[in-house]
Parts: sequence; structure tokens; C-alpha cells
Amino acid sequence: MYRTHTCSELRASDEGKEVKLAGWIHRRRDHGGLIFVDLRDGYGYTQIVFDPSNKDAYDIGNECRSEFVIEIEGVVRKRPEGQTNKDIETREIEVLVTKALILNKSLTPPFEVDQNKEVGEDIRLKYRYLDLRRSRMHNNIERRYKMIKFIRDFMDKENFLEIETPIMIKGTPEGSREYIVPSRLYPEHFYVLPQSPQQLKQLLMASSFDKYFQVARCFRDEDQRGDRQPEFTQLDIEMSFVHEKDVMDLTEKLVMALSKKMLPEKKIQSTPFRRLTWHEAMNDYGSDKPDLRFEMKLETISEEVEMCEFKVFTSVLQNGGTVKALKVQGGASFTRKEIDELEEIAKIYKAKGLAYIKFTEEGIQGSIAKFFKEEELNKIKEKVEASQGDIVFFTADKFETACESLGQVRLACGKKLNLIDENVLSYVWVTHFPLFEWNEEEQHITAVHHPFTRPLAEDIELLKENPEKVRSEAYDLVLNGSEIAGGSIRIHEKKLQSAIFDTLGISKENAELRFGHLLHAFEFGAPPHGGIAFGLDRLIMIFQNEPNIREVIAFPKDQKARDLMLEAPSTLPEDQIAEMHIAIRKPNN
RNA sequence: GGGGUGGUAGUUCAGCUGGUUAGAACGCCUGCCUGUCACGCAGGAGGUCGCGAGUUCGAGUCUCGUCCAUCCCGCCA
Repeated sequence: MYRTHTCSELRASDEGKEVKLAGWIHRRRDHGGLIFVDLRDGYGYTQIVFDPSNKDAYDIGNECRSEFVIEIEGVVRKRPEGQTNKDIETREIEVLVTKALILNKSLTPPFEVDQNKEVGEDIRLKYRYLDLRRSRMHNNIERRYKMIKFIRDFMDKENFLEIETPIMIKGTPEGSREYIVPSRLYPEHFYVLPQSPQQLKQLLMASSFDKYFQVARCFRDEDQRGDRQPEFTQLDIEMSFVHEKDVMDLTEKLVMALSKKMLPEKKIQSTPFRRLTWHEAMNDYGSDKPDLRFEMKLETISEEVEMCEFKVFTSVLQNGGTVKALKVQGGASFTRKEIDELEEIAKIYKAKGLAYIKFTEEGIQGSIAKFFKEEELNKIKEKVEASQGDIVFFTADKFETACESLGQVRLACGKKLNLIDENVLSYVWVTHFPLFEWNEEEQHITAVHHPFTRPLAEDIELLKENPEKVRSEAYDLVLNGSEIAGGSIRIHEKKLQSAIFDTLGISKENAELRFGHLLHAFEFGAPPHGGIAFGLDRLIMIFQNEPNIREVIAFPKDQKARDLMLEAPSTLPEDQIAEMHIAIRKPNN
């Protein structure tokens, strides 16, 4: 037996006990006589003491260095008065070592296994096993497990079945890029890894498993971002014989229970969760994932400025665009530099510029004040309810750009003015997303969500003439300005599904080739169904208040989709590649 | 694919308008130290200043190229 206790267990009540501990040398304090060592394991820290009067043990204590693995026997004793360490759980006691054994030595680590030191992420990822020794990472991984366990228990109680779906499936070049697996047995044929179990779970609905869920690994071969990974975990849920409300109610119940369990100290902003349509979210907050921990609504002032002298506004309006305004209370004190910084933010999100007027003691100031008649200024002031000391920002562009760029200014101001209460969980549903959007790159319309999303019944007639106006039965769940889940009621009839494919410009043959399985299932009595999927990594990241999704994944890929520890991807021997009936195109050939 | 910022010791960073032998903290090594807990004290090792070219009497510093890192936009049904 290596140990009787872990390094976080012993307390004053264990005084006098003979114990065995095993762990890593976290820190060693050599006093010439006594040697103190903070012994660390995956659970915590215990101070152990080597006394020179026990020569054998003391010699071991002398030899120990950072990250050596040792095993000790000793006696628990209370620390002298006033010498407790408030930072560790075993603060009241220490273990006097009677016997010690080095189980393994360690090279000097490339970075210190310490909570408080910042280390570059590339080196952390390369030596991930050292990085993971830190209690912050241990905590994240443990809490990740606890959340997933809670979710599984919850779904079980709700009579859902967790059903595994295959990882090697058929390519459906719709949506994001897929990872490809060559087939050895079938030359020129490939499997792909699923971007999500979307089609499979719909087929499970056609199989009469009407309450399905899965903690599913998904793969997307897209460019990386801070909150994205090429492989990630999704909580995938699908139900039959449900309307939007049924899925949302279940989701809400789950999220409420999970929040109360994992973050009991936080306030949940409103129950039931607020609901905004996509249009309301964009129009009022300039985002399809608004952070509602603070209000600060955007206003539309197109009518108010219709006749003004400012050509930027009037020409945008003539082209069917929108002029948006945002009042920031107390913002008149913003300096030129601060305003420039906010303008930079607006420009990142495609605004041409960020106009403003200030309401100050000396009157109305600002870049564009001179273009407005007093009457117009009063109308604007009234619309945004501005008073002395406020600043009003404007963007003018096509609806989405005007809203989004000003929405980002709203967010920046919220942060700048400390309007965000970090103790609040602000959940909000965003519904009625557009079904399609114009894709500039591909020069045709594509599905916003995915092509199986059900259009709103009242909008189906717009499919042919005005597809971009069609709204969908899709819903996103947003937490503190991050999208944490998205779902929809699906199409379950072949006729409607074919109409959608038509609109997307997917030919009958092509549809049959890619989605034949689904279309056929629809022909054999698929029930009405819908579901939702959570980005679990991101949810855990937010719950753990981590800035990055990689902090809650044991062995993540880096931002260029590489595994720096394993050094993947890697080349393979030529014969192994040849066996897959593929050839490597050498550069410069 | 586009843009911002950066690359100096094992790690995190400083290094001015170009000017002697490139610094600090932590870590590491040696010695001293019996109540520390980020122990303390004394000493020491450790650098191709990402790489290549250019300007200059002289480049960590300026210019160009290149590679890498990092953040953001696009992309992510």
C-alpha cells in the first residue's frame, strides 16, 4: 500500500495517527536542520517535515527536488500555534516523516507547477501532463466530469436513452468542412467524421426512440478560434411528438437544475428564461447572442434623421439601410481616445464609422452635431431618452451591420462602465432565426442553421419568391452573451424537405446522393420531431469562468488544430498511405 | 483568407533617440541556516537577442524579407 490518505485529507482530528502519503515534491524549504516539503497529489497539499534526528529519512529529504515522486510514512501532528497555512485544506497539521522512499526522480520541469505563474500556452500544451498537475486544471477536469454526470442523471430521470451513433459516417458536403477517413477496403471511397449526430438522431426518431440524448464527440475541420476545437463534445438531444415549447421547457429545466447544482452562489436572472425573436435581439441589442446582464438598448432613428443634412445617414436610408443609436449614460466624459477605441471596435464589425453627439453643460457637441437642425436633435434626444452628461453613438448601414457593430459598442461600454454583474447567470432564448442567409463567398443562399430546420408554418409560402424572409422554428439558448445551445423543430415530410433542397439549389440527384437515407426515412412515417444540442465544452468553460475552451479539455488541440504533445497530425510511412489508395501530392510538383 | 501585437536566459519580462562586457525576477547548481510555508542569506552556471539580408565606423535597437507565437475579423449548416 502506497498511501493511507491523500494529500488533502488529514485534519487536526487525525493527530497522532501513523499515516502513509505518496505524491510529488511541490516545494522544498531546506532550513539546514529541518526540511519542509509541500507534498502534492491530485487532491491537495500536505506539509511534511524531515527532521535530522532521523538520518535515513533526512537524507532522502535532502535528495528530493521539484516533481520527484515520493512515498513517506510518518506521524500526523498539529502545527505550532500561529503557523497554519490558510491556503491549503490540511492547514492545521503536518506529517513528521519517519520513513521515506523516492519512487521516481524528475528532470527540472520546463515550467513551475504553480498556480500563480503565467506560462505560454504552446509550452503548456507540449507538456500537458505537467500543466494538468496544477490544481486549477484538476478542478476543471473534475467539475467537467461532475457536470456531465449530473446531465446524464437528469436525462435518465426524464426517461431519455443515451444512444451511441457512429463516428465513421458518410460525407454530406453541406455545412462545415469534415474530417476525412480513407477506406482501405474500398478504393477511392471515404468515411467522414460527423460534424454532429444530426441526421443520425433524426433517424433515431424515425426508429421510434422518441427521447434520445448523447454526450457526443463531434469533428469540424474549420479554422480555429479561442472557443472552438476541431473535436469537441456536444450534448445532443432529440425528441419526437414535440413542439418548440416542449424542447425549450425540458432544456430550461435541465439548465436550471445544472446551474443550481454547479453554481449555487449565482443569481439566475429570470425564470422562465426571457425570450427574444432573432429580430428583436438584433434590433434591441445588436447581437443574436445578446448579453442581457445589462440593458442599454439600441434604438432605430431612421425616421428621425430621414430629412437631415448628414449625407452618410440619408444615403444609407435611400439604399434601404438603417440608422441605429445607442445612448450611453454618463458617456459625455469619454475622451477622444476612448471614443476612437470604440470606433475601432465598430469598424472591426464592418461599420464605416461611429458617429456621436455629446450632451454637455456647454450644449451639444460632437462630430456630426452641425448636420442636424435643433428639431432633429430634440427628436433624437427624446427617442434615446438622453440627458445632460450622456453620449449617443450612431451607426448607419444595412440593418444587420448597423445593429451588430453598434451592439459591439454596447458590449464594450457595458464592460467599460462595469455594468456587468458577474454573479448573474443571464439566460435568454433567441427564436425565429432566418432560415436562409446570403453567402457572399458562394454567391447563393445557404441554411443558417442546417437544411433540416423547419420553416415557420406562416412563412412557408415565401419559400419560392422571398426565401430570405422565411423564419424558422429554430432557437438558441444564450448565457451571458454566449451561445450555449441551439436547436430546432425539424422537417419530417419529404415534400417540404425537397422544397428546402430546391431553394438551396440542391438538385434531386444530389439530394438523393447525400441525404437519401433521411428522405427515405421520411417516406416511411417519420414522426414530427425536434431537438437541441449544447456545446458542452463551452458551457463548462463559462461555468468555470475560464477564458478559453482548452482549459476545460484534458488534451486539447492548439489553435492550429495540432496536438503539440503527441505532435499530431504527423506523416505516415508511404506503404501505409499507399494501402489506403491515396497518393501524396508533393509540393513543387 | 485578412488585420493587430509580439519573438531577448529553463520561465515571465525590462532593455530610451543605434554606442563598452545584454539585465531583473522566478527556476536551476553550490555553501550556510531547526519552524518555514512564494522561507532566508551568500555565491555560481545559464544567451547565436527567432532566422536571413541590408543601412552604418558600430544593430537586441533602424529597413526589407522570412518563419513562429498570440489576439481579432472572415469561416464554423
